[in-house]
Amino acid sequence: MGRKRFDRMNCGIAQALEAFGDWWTLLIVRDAFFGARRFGDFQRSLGIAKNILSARLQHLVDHGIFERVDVGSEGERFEYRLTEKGDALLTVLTALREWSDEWVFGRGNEPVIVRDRRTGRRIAKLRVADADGAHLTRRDLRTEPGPGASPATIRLLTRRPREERRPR
Amino acid sequence: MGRKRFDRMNCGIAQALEAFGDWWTLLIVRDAFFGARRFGDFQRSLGIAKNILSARLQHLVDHGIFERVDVGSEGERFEYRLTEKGDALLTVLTALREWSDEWVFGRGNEPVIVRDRRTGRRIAKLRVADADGAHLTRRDLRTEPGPGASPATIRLLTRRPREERRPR
DNA sequence: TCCCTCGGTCTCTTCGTGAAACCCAACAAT
DNA sequence: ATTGTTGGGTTTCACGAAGAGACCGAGGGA
Repeated sequence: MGRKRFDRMNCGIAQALEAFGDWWTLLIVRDAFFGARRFGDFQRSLGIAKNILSARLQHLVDHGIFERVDVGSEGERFEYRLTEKGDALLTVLTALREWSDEWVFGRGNEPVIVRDRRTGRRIAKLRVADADGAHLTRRDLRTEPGPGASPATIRLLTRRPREERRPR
Repeated sequence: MGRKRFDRMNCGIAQALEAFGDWWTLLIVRDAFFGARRFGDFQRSLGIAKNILSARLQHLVDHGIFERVDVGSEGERFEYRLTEKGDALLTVLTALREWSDEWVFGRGNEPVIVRDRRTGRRIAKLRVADADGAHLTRRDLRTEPGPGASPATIRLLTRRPREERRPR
C-alpha cells in the first residue's frame, strides 16, 4: 500500500507533517530561507531529481507555503517565494537547527551560525517557557483538549497515564 | 532507487530529518510526550503496522532519542523512554504545533492546549528573538558558516543573493 | 540564427510501506 | 500444570512512491 496520509488526523504535528513532512520538502523550505527562489536554485543546491522537486514545489504551493510568481520579461519564467505562512516556518527550522547543533554536532561544531543582521549578535535560543519566561520541561506541562479537539483527541488526552494503570 | 539518505549532509535540518524525518517517527515521539511507553501504546494509538513501528523504534533507539528498558518482572518486557536528547525535542514539537495552530487550524480551533502544570496558564509562544528579546523575522537574520561548516556549506552561505546576481 | 538554460514531463527500475500471517515468551486464570 | 491471552516482535508479499535519466518546448542571450 502507499503511504498513509495524515490529513484527517486531528493533531497539529500530523497536519504539519502533511504539509511539509515529505522527504525533501523541509530542505526546500530551508533553501528558500537561504535565498533560493528559482527551480534551478533548488535543484542545484539539493541535487534533487527534477520530477520530485516539481511535485514538492507544487505541493508547497497547494498548501500556501510558497507562491509561484511569473517573473518572465516576455513569457513565463517562475519564482517560488515564501508566503507569510511559509515565513512562519522560521520557528520550526530554528528549533530543528538548535536541536541538532546541540545533540548531533555538539556545541562548537555548528555548521551554521545565525545572527541578528543589525547587531551582529547571535539570536537567542528558543525555549518553551511560561508567561513569566521561566523555562519549562516536559514534566512541567499539562495538555488538554482545545476547542477544535475531535473525540479521538479527547480520548487520547484524558486516558490515565501508564503509571496509574499498571503500577510496578 | 530508494530514498536518499541525508547522513552526510552538513546541515542541522538534514541531520534532524535523518534522525526523525521518517513518516511515523515524529508522531511516535509525540505520543511519547503524551505518556506512551510500551510498544502496544504506540501501536494502538497510531494504528501503525507493527513491522514499521518496530523499525522506527529501533531507529530512534539507535539515534539515542529513546532508550529501551527491560521492565519485565521475570523475563523480558520492554518500555521505550525518552532520553534527554529526546526530551529536547519538546521545542521542535512545540514549534510544529504552534505553526499548525495558527496556519492550519486557526486561532480558536486548536485541538490541543498546553498549560503550565503549576499555574494553569498557557505557555508562551516560541519566538525567534535577539538577545534582548526583540522579535526577529527572516529578513532580520544573517547566516554565516560556523566552526563545523563543510566546504559545501561555506559555498552555499557565501554565494551572492539572487537579487545581486541577476537584477531585474 | 544558433545555442544554452529554464522548467518542467515521461519512462523505467528499485525500494520502502503496510496488511496480514506467523511466532515465541510472559503473565493470568484455573 | 495446563490453558489461554497479551506483548512484542519477525517474515512474507504486493503495491505504490521515489529517484535517475532521457526528453522536450519555450525563453533569452550572442
